[in-house]
Amino acid sequence: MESKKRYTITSALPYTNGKIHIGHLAGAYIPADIYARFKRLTDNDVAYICGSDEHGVAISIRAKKEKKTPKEIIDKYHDLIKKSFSDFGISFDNYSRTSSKIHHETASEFFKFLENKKVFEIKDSKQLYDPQENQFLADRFVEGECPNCGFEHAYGDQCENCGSSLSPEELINPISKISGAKPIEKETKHWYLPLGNYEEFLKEWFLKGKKNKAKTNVYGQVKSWVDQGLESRAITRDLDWGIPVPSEDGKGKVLYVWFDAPIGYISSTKEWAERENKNWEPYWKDKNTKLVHFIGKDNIVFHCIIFPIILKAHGEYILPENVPANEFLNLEGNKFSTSKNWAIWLDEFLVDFPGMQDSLRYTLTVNAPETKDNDFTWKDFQARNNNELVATFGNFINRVFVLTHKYFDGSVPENNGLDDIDLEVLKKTYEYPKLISESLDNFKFRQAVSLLIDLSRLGNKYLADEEPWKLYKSGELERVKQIMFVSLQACGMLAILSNPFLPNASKKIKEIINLKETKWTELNIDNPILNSQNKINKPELIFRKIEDEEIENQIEKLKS
RNA sequence: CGCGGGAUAGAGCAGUAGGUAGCUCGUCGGGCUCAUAACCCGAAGGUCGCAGGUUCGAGUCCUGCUCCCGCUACCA
Repeated sequence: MESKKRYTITSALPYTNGKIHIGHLAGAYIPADIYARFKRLTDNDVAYICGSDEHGVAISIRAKKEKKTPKEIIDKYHDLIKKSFSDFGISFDNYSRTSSKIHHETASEFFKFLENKKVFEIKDSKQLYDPQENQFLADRFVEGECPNCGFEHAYGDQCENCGSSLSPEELINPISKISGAKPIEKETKHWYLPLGNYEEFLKEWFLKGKKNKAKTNVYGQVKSWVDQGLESRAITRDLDWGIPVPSEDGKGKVLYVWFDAPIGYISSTKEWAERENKNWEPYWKDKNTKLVHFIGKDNIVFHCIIFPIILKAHGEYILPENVPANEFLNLEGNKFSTSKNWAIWLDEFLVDFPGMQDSLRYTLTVNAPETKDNDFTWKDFQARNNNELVATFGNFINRVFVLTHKYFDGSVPENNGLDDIDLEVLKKTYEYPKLISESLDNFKFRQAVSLLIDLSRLGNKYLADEEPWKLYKSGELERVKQIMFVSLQACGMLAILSNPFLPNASKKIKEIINLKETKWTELNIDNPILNSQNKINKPELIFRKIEDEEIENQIEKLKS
């Protein structure tokens, strides 16, 4: 076993202008939570960090539309999102928000530090401006006729009809999507991060250093960006909602949301450390700390190029060890869509399936979009739950507990030596912590969770092969003791190993068998998980079956 | 347009360094009856997106092409 290490684990900061649906959960939160739990259980020092991303033009526009203040919008969604994560057992050590004081301070200081180091370029440019709303317009908030194909609703950056990329000035008869007014050109000043200066750094650190570590989708994306050459990127915006640019000339400007958001990981860590009376710095500055970002594929560029450059430019910070980005999850063959309400919202799921968080966690893990986009279907959810969690995993545990009660009144039987077959099963059982650890260390979550189910298959087969119920009837009690002893160890192992994936089930099983939280590193085949000290309580079911009718209702609900 | 990812039995996925195609579910047949009618065994089912090429041999390497997805939107 490796010695204790420090991990800073992050999940993408959710944007607070909407609720959380299962696509979000599958992409960046469940894998990160599994990883964080796993690292804690293997005796590491873990800070699992996240928070709400509450700035940006989308929120200020939404607020305007709903005639609310941005603060009202973010407060509403921050609370909803935070509760959803907590309901699903996402075990953040800290969940902060970018509107917090500590984040504003951290981001401002970061900016000032980089400005003093003369990292930024400051340039004047002309941008489209909405005279009615008195604000500058992001490319996508300008609409007009495409100069190439004549399509009337082309965006400022691209025509969706012919696919050509545009700049806002090219549009014929442009209008502001916010007010409908005709935009005018206006001069403005912005700070730029000169990404091009860091190409050599990226080649060395990422393209060379992460070649065998990064997932192919991540590596390919970064390589393609670097190969094409990197251009300076504006990191300030003319907006009134966000972190004010801490500079003389920065009046009326805020930090670009993508500059401030990743720094949110740092400020959230600070907030946590303050509360826990710890020093936050080793989590971000100690070379031995492993920083791992969990994100969806849309964020690859920010986490593998822009944020590392910001950290590198600063100089004192460590760089991500890995960024295991997931692809996207679709729902019943179509993309998630907020406006079409094509989504499964976490709060609504819990109303319809109370207490069944683990079933969803399981399905989203075993069917995670690890290498390509995947599809979530209600039928698959039902099948996974019924076949794998209920019939295989839950059933194995239940039959062992029931037999233990029937034959030994709930106590773990003593045995005088084990047969070869028993030893073989026991040995295999104790191989699972290593197998699952290896999968998780390689970010293969689907494989890891499948191994867990495999262990219960092993147990089911063992029972079917040995048939203790027959032996009991024919009076071979010593043999029955051996079989039940081994089966119970397998149950204990399932309880311990299921923690990262199925935290509620794990807890429930541990309660039944009176087992305390056990570190994976403490497991030892010569020191059984369960012995005659462990009384098995009256068994209760860990998972319940999902009926066809419930699934039909959900599909109906989705389509309405 | 360009760049990146994907395309393997009815469905969902594995296939490590090129060497007789695997897993789960579903289907069919059998066994068991401790168990949430659950569990276990066996069988059927694939020209590995298409077309070329390298090789004694390619799902695995090379070239070209097709389709899906992202880089670009209320979105992960």
